[in-house]
Amino acid sequence: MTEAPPTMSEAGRGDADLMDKIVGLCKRRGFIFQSAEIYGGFRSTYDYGPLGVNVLRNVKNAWWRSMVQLRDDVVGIDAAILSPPAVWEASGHLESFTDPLVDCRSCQSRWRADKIDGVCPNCGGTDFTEARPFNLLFKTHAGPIEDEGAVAYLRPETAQGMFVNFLNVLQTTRKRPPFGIAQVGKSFRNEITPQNFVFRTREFEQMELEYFVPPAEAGTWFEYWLDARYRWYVELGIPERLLRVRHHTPDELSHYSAGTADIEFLFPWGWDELEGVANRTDYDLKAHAARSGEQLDFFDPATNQRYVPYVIEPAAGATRAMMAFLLAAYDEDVVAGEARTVLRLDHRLAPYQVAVLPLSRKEVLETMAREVLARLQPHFMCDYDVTQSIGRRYRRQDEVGTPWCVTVDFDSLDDQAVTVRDRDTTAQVRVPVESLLEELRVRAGC
RNA sequence: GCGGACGUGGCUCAGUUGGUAGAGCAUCACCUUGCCAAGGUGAGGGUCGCGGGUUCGAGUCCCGUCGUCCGCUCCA
Repeated sequence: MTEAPPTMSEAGRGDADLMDKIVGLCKRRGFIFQSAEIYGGFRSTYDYGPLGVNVLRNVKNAWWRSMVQLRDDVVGIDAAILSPPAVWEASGHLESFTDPLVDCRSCQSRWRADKIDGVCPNCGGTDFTEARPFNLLFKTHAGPIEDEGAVAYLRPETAQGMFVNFLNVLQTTRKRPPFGIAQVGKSFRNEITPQNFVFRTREFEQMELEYFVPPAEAGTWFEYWLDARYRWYVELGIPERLLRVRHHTPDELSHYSAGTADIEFLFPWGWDELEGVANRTDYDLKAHAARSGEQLDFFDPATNQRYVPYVIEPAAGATRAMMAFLLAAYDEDVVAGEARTVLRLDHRLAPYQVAVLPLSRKEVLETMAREVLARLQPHFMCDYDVTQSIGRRYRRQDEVGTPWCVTVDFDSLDDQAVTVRDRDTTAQVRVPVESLLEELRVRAGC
C-alpha cells in the first residue's frame, strides 16, 4: 500500500467528465440534490434523495458493523451536536480553528497569514491587508437570550463527544485500554471554500473512532488502524490503484496530532483525502482534565499504575466515502451494441439489493410479483417497477447499482419459478420461488 | 471571501441586430410487444435562477443578489 501512485490516466479516473456524470446521475436518479433548490439553492448543502439516503446509510452501517459490531473492544455513542464553549476552549478548536487571513494588495489573492512568511507566493508582493481571523466554528445561542452566556457551538468534529464521555464509558462498560469509542454523526465547519460537490461541505457526516491505548503501544496501534481502515475501502470495492496512504509532514500536522496519515482516493480532480488516521496522544484527555477538573485517566490494577491513555483516531467522512464508492463503481460498457451505464456497487452499499419486475403489466403477473416482493422485503431493500419494457427496466436498475433483478413471467404462473438476473454479467438463472430467498442470501453472502 | 467563466422545461442544449419560448432525451397514459434502452398515438412540464432598471416591448441590454464551475484556500 506504499507502492508508487499511478498517474491519472493509468488509474483511468483522470476523466474530467466522470465528475459531471456522477453529479448528473445523482440528481437524475435521486441520489443527491442541491439543498433548497427551489429557492436558488444554498451553498455547500446537499439533500440525500430516495436512493442516496440508502447508500449513505449503507456506508455508515458498513462502518459501524466493521468498527463496533464485529469487535469486542469498541463501543458506540451518539453525543450532542450543540456544545458549550468550554469543550472547544479545552480542545483547542476555538484557538486553532481560527485561520488568520490576509489579502495581497497587488494580486488580490487571499492567504493564511501564518503560512506565507510575508511574501505573496503568487506575485511576490509584500503589501498585505491586515490579518482577519476566520473561525471555522459555527456559533449560535442556546436559549431565548442571545447574550455571551448563551453562546453554544455546533461541533466541528465528533471526537470531543468521545473524550468528554471517556469516564462515563469507562465506568459503564467495564472496558479497559486498549479499547475504543465510535461515533457516526454530523459535524459543522464554516469552511472558507466548500468545493467539489459533497467532498467538502460546511455540514458533513463523520465516522470516527477514538481508540485509547497505553502510551507505549501508540505506534503499533497507529499502524494497525491505518492498515485496517485501508483494507475496509478495498473490501467494499474500491480498487487499490485508486487508493494510497500519505503521511503528513510535521509542519502540516493538526494542533492535536503527533502523527497523521491520510488514506487518499484518486478523485477526478486528483488525489484527495478520504480518511485521516491520527495519533492524538494524550492531548485531549489532558486538556479536558485540566479544564474540567475531572481525573481523565485509567488505573491499571494489574500493574498498580495510573496513566492517561494515548488516542489513535481513524476519522472518516461518510459523505465523501459515499462519493468515492460511487466514482469507483461507475462504469460504461457495451451490451449487444448498446451503451450500458452500470454502477458496480458492492451489494452492501447499493440503494436496492433487489428489484422485482413483472414481465408485463398483466394483473396476474403483478399479483404474483407483489407476493414475491413481500417475501423479499423483510430481508432486502427492494424496488418494484412495472413501467415500460423489461430491457429498459434492467438498464434503469444497472444505472443505480441494483445487483439482482427478479423477473416474474408467464411461465412463473405455472412453474412457480422466477428469473434472477445479475447486474454485472447480465446472466439469468431460473429459480423456484420457494428457494428464491435462499438463492439471494447465498449471493449476498448472508 | 478574491479573480475568471457561467445560470433557458428532470437532463443536454437551440433561441439570429431586444418583439411576448423550441428540440432531443427523460417522464406519464393508451395500443402493441413479451427477457436486455422496440414501435405507434397522445399528454404533462419553463413567468428563461431571483430582484430591480432601461425600453412601447427583455431570455436577449444595465445593476444587484443567489447559485454552479475553475484557481487561491482546505483536510472528514
